[in-house]
Amino acid sequence: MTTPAPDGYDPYAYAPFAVTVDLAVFTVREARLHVLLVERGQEPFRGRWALPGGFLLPRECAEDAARRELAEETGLGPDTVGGLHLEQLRTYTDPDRDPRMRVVSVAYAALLPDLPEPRGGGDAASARWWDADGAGPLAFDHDRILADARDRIGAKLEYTSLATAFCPAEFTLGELQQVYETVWGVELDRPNFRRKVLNAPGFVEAVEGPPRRTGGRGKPAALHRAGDATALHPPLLRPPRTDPAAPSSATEGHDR
Amino acid sequence: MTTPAPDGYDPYAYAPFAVTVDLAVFTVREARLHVLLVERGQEPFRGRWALPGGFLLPRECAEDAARRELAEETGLGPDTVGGLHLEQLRTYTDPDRDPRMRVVSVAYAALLPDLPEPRGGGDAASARWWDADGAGPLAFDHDRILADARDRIGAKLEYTSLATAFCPAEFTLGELQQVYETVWGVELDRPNFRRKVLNAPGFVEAVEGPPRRTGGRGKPAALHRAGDATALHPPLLRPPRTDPAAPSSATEGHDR
DNA sequence: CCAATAGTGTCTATCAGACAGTATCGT
DNA sequence: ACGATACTGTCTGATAGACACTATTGG
Repeated sequence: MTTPAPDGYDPYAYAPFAVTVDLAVFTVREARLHVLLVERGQEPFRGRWALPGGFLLPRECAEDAARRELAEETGLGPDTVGGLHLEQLRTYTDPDRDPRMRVVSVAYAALLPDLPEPRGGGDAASARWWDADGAGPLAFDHDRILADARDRIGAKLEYTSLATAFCPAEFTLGELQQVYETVWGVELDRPNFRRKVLNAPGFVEAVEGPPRRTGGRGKPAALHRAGDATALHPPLLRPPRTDPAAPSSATEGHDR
Repeated sequence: MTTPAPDGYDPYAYAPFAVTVDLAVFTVREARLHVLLVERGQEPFRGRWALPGGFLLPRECAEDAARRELAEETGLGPDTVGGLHLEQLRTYTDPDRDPRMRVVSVAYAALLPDLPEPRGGGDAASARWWDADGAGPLAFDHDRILADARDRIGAKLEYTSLATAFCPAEFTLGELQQVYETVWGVELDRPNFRRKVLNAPGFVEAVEGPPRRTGGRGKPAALHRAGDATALHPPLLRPPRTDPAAPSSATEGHDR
């Protein structure tokens, strides 16, 4: 047994690793789930698309690194990036996940309201929103990270108020429902959705001013903002898939 | 911005980190949640108790390292350790979490049926089960890791079949209920618990042979084993805390 | 007018909690 | 017999899905 003991190690007894963050940044755009990707300019995987990410600085925690990288890739201001929902997903440690060296990557998921295309100086030059279903094979193990991220987001919509992170500060219940329908890939009954959302304390609160906003033609909708609850009681359970062709898969063949 | 670019880095452009795993190993023993701790023999935190853990080997993924460390700390055979439930919790990256050097730690939770005290050669000499409520201040940020682990385990009991990992291969529904009651700190109605467990497809399956086992006096219970489901449909929701000392529902006087 | 979206009300099958009652063990 | 634990059945209030209906906008 040659493991360095947890106690009393010296700085040369451990194997050094590089540590990075990888970001699965999602938005809902035109009723489709989109993910932010960057095109790789170097080998390996030159020309392939990848999740944005980068190295931790010597005295930086992973979440700070994630926010910094996100700001660099999207061109968003630090105010926007500082306030958004960032959730640690899991850490990928396969020794061969990067062919060049030993890299351990902490994956984060971020949820944004629909935004204009990333305008970018610098790193952001090659950043683009992709339909999450159409994102081809990605570099490294990023297909797996992306799939894990989608699973996690879908699950968290059930029992947290996470969905509001996809919406602007003020939103209609129709927009919120659109988020659920898009992420879950199902259609929901509007009256029932409305009832469940309003019955979950602290999920949303009505915006007082009677100003309303229209999404085109039709009756304008009342505006809401996110409440202060993070957990949903009762949860908003995903309807059981009536889809007959789903053997409850590992890799979800999603298309439409 | 002076971040090394994600592409085209050379081996000297990144900061090296040490990477460890930390393990929150739980069991249910005498209706109390217990956690496995080891006593530290060196500074810092000499004499304090800590979660077991250790460094990743140069070509080892985190989960393998977790199993290896667990085997070393508990003296369990590789067969036992190889099959048990190990769940990655999250990764802790605060630059100051270890006063000596930069250490990033991937935390795992493991669930064991009640076992004899860890007998140990080597590292396991100082390992002990502690009541999870009575575990004093731990070394490093392990109090936080332990708290996060308890939260996660409690939440996962609701919508996964995780609870069976606390039970031996064959168990009674009373033992399973005991797991829920202990982790959640509540009492459950037995008939209703039974109905919900049996109604969740794949959660448990009855053991055919009519052999039964007794926990003392009283009617012997039918044995079950874990089914093949990992997710629970419908979930086994935790009863709302009737605890009057709850800060309660935010700001909402909630009706409609 | 019609199409489209927002919002309300209601009916009903199902489900969760509560709990009474029965069965089978050790002492 | 008795206490203790396992198991079954039932009653009732709450809930979720389905869906009919009204309201308010643009064209």
